[in-house]
Amino acid sequence: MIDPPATRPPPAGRLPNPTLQDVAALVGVSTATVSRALNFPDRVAEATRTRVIAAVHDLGYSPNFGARAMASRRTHTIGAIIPTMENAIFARALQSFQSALRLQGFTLLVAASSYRPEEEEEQIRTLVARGADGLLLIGHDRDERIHRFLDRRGIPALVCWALDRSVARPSVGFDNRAAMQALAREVLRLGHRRLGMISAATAGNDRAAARVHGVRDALAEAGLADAPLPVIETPYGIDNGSAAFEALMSRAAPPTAVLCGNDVLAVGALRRARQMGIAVPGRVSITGFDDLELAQITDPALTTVHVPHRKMGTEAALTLIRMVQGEAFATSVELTADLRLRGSLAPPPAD
Amino acid sequence: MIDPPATRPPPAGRLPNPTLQDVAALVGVSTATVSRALNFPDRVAEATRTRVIAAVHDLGYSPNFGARAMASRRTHTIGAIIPTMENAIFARALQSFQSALRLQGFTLLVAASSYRPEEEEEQIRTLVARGADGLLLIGHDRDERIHRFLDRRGIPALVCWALDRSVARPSVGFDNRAAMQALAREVLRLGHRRLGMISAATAGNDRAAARVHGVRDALAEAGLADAPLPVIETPYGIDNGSAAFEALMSRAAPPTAVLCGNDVLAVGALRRARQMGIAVPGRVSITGFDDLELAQITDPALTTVHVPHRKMGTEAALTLIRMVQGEAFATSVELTADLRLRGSLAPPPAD
DNA sequence: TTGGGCGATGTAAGCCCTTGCATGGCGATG
DNA sequence: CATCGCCATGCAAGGGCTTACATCGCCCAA
Repeated sequence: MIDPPATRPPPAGRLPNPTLQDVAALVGVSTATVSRALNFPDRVAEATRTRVIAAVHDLGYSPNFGARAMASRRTHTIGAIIPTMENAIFARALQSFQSALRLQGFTLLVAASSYRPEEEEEQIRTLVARGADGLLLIGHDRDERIHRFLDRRGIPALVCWALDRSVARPSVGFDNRAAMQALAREVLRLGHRRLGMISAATAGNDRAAARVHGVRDALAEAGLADAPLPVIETPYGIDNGSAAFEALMSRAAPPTAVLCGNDVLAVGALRRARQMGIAVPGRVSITGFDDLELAQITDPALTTVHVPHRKMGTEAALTLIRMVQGEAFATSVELTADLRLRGSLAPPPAD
Repeated sequence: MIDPPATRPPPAGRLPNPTLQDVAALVGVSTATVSRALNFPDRVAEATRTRVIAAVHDLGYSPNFGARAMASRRTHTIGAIIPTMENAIFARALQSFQSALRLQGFTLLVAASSYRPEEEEEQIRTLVARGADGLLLIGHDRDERIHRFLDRRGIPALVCWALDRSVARPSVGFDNRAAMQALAREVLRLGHRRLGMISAATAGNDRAAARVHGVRDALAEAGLADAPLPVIETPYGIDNGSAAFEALMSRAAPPTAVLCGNDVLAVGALRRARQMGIAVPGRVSITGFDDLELAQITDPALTTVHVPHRKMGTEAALTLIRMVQGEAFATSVELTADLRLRGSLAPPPAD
């Protein structure tokens, strides 16, 4: 994307920023020395360094980003494109991602794709044009062309939130499918046979798709491969969860356990169950995924899968920085997501 | 084409990004013309423009950000420093802020201060050094020096989330104090006389401080200026809300209404009330502030103050862009925050 | 005393764009 | 037919920083 420039005359009464030149002149050394004093302190005599630092402070100097980026071919900027910051899971991970980045002297450029592939692609191009040294992306589900584009530009990209062993690209995340399978296994173990699912849209969202698969895996494993598994796909949101739950329960043979693709949908389901006078977990069990705080304050508390969001953000930052710095081969990092069994899951009614 | 003496060997197997030069060479015009074709389409002959665009496409050219920033002295980048993305209110506003920014061709640089003034200051300097054209800050409570620094650099800063008529700086937000006063007034109207408050730390957080003031205002207005108002300050978090609630209720004359500085603290209070067997709103009323989704799923639903987070984000983006483009004088935008009366507030027990 | 080695510093060549000013060509006008 | 004006384009000067390479002292060893 090429945006139209707006020429602005230097506003009157405004000091030009001090430059390396100014610092050098004040100290009485060359710009090269100042630059070194700032970037490689130990390549400069101690006395010089001290004077440089004092001058920098006096002048309130800070390096010009554009010039620096141009000369060093590095921006120390990392771009992240997430579906939306409104979803707490991403906001939380992004927060720890940013903190970790900062500790290493990187800043964060963010963009949201609203779960739309074209928008994600556009954002990727924008961030690359902005000089991002590396990119954080969510999930593997995207056109191969994009990765080719990034490879050609030599820009490392790290996928987060998913860990698919069949994909060679480095990623930091957990196995959504296995985690959901573990949860579904527990549900089946308790005796449930009629399951239902409320999922986020699976198109372009491999995490959501993997979770649905996980449930199917568990069914197959229990010799129930042919059992019907009604799945309702719906956008993110409490109300959507409520509506989907009602739809599921209005079927001829309503499920005794409703597995939701995320906690927010589950909370919606829980609420509607209460409104409909359906006992949870007495008549129907409900489970979530993510383990937001939300999951602990509902009544009953929500059985869910705990995802280590913060850790994922931090790991992603460290891994991505390693990639950007070209250190060795980037290897994927697998985190574990474990079950949190709470009150919303119990054996099915005896009837 | 003759290779210029290569300073640094281009990393193996990686194409250097195409430059304006490359495009110009391919089309057979000067770089100036290409630049103009891209930035001021109508200052170039139609035929030329078409060829330039084709070449840009062929080469996959996108302008080098650093060079552009340096030559034009504008980055089309806006920085935002918020306390934390983990708090849904900020994440939500940030999301709409970013969307609005993008529509105008700006990208977002974000940083979090963790509610620490020194950290905020450091982040401000970092973002300025990164070339942010403008800054979004939360609240007015910061050292005057910082604004002087920004003014000197000619970088417009917009304050969000607060609207204090005694401060001249432009802001987009609502009157925290008046909003809380309105809520407290309602509480008093119902007959409550012993109030208690759970607040976020007020030091360096003018929103929190204003809300406490609002309650005092309401008391004074009702001729109860001398009534004791126990206020417990505690960090953000459900558990902290719970602990504070318990502390408040353990006092000699426990309050009949507990006003919380935000919904999350209120949810914690609500939960502890249930654990302690204290009926809400039967024995004690509890209120929040923000109106997160959370507020609607608790039982009873939470009476709170609705804050138009998304609208605030969008307005902030538009206002800030206007400021950056030097259009006229930046004026503050006042949004309204209104009461949402729900089940958690009722008259005090008759005893 | 002298040469070598080394650490500290200086020199200057880029990095890639934008933009004020100069140039050249062409049609309209006198 | 000569002038003028204007449009499209080219020229070239930065903009602030990094860094390869050159230089300069200075100390130590021979």
